[in-house]
Amino acid sequence: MAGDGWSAGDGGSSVFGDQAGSAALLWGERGRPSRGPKPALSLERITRTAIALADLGGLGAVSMQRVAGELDFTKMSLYRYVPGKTELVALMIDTAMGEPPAVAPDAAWRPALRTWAGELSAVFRRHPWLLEAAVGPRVMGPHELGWTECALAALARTGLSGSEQLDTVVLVTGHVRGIAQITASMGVGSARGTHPEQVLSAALNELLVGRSDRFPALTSAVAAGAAECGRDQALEFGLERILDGLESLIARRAADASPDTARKAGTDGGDATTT
Amino acid sequence: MAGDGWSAGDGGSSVFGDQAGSAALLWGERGRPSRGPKPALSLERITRTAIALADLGGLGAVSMQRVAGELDFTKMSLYRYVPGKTELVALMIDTAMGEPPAVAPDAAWRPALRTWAGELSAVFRRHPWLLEAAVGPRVMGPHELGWTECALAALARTGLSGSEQLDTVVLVTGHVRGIAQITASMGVGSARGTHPEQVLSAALNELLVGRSDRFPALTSAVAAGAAECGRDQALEFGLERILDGLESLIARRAADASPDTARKAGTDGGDATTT
DNA sequence: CAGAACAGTGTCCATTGGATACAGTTTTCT
DNA sequence: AGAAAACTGTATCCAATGGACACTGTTCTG
Repeated sequence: MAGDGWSAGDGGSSVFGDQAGSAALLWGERGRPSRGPKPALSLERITRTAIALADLGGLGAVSMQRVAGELDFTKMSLYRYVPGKTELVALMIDTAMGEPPAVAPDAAWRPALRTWAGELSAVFRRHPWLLEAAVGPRVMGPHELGWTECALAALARTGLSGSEQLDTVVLVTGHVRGIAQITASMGVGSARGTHPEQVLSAALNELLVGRSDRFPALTSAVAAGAAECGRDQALEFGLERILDGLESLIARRAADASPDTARKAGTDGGDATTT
Repeated sequence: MAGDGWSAGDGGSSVFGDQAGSAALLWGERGRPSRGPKPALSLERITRTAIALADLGGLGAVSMQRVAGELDFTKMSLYRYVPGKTELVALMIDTAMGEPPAVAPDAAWRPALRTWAGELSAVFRRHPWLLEAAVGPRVMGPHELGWTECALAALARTGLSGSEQLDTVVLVTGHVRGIAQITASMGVGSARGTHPEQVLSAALNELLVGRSDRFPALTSAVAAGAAECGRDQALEFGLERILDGLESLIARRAADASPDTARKAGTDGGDATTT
């Protein structure tokens, strides 16, 4: 009854209703009980194997049988370490995220946030299955929370309010994810290996041929943009726009706070947003 | 052999390798052959039923058996209309997206893009399963392409290049998706019904209790931001930042093109981005 | 040393997406 | 009219999935 080892320690009045198992695995102490035979497997080994499988064949290639087979064990033996596949995926996510990048505490917020976004993008490029795995309601693990912490630390001295800082992290994350989404979409298919944006243009062109009257703006945009396209151009473009918008807001805030030092925080204190 | 009805009409030299079936279903003419009994089902009915199931119980609640059972048919009868579940999901996506919002051709780009983002957000709120369904490589349907077209039309006269316009659409879409992601994450769980951001704060607080030394920036940001938080505040905040950044770029472009009319396109021609 | 706590396995089950073969219906061709 | 072809819906079968449960064997503690 109470010895399943997965239930949370407290009485259960947690906001994580069904996901207490994930929370316990992600955050709990995993002290091995000192009775019975030593486990031949480990959570780390299982998780790493599952991640390796997902890196190769996507999240669909991760099944209990395959993970167990890769380790020369039976499927059910995994359930001694993990209460279910959902929890295994949660572990995979947090392990694959890895340690957040170290930021110098005195670094300026803009380059810090830029490298943060770049590192996050690299993580998504290394583990494209994170895009399909980290959707829907789930419990954040220590690494995932660490990434958020890292970005918030960069924004601590910007004058933004707490919720604005959180919203900023959400904004940048959403952009990086969106780009990773498209990049992953182009990494498969018949034209694997060519420049990704060319594949996108090719796919769009194939759809647009004979339909340019229905999609005139798309047609002209694709035609005009097909010439110059680099790999991470979309990521850079969006990121610069976001950072520009943030800088404008931060400068405005600084100007409101102390008008005499308005030109110090940002390069420009203009009222760029006359909504 | 050649009469399966799902293969593309042409020889098959398409960039959609495995997804020719989706492309044919999404874009092809679905003229009914005039031999044999009339179909008792229709693609539209199947798709609508599947969407209704997904709206209620998520994408996981959509199985061929359930859809067929809902229609009082056998599972295999659906395969007369849809080559596989992948294609059914593709149809669900494009149907759920619906018609893009109509924009006046002479509307200013900023309000147009803002309402576009709001409508997109509403779609994601109506069909949260779109977030998990529309990941990974897939074929865009006419409605999805129509949404892109709609946004590009708003950006046509901004002076942005074709790829910049496309990158802008990707940027805004990524933000809206990111917000919808978080909103959907909070729509479930034990505290369903309360204000979503309060649930997020509660979950974060539960994780942060006793660990504020490990996540100082997060702790203070959550503490400072817990007071004032509205429903769509995160969406609005990020959107305004993006639009600010875009406005800055557009104004700079206009200034470069014709310095005398610099103050016309944007409110400010300052060099806000000294990368 | 005896029993409790533990690890790994074998077996079973419901459900999933899908292939295939078949019976019944409707239209077209001879 | 009659026959063959094309089409619809169904029944049956299959591999793979996540997971429950009972079981054997191992190891540490009282």
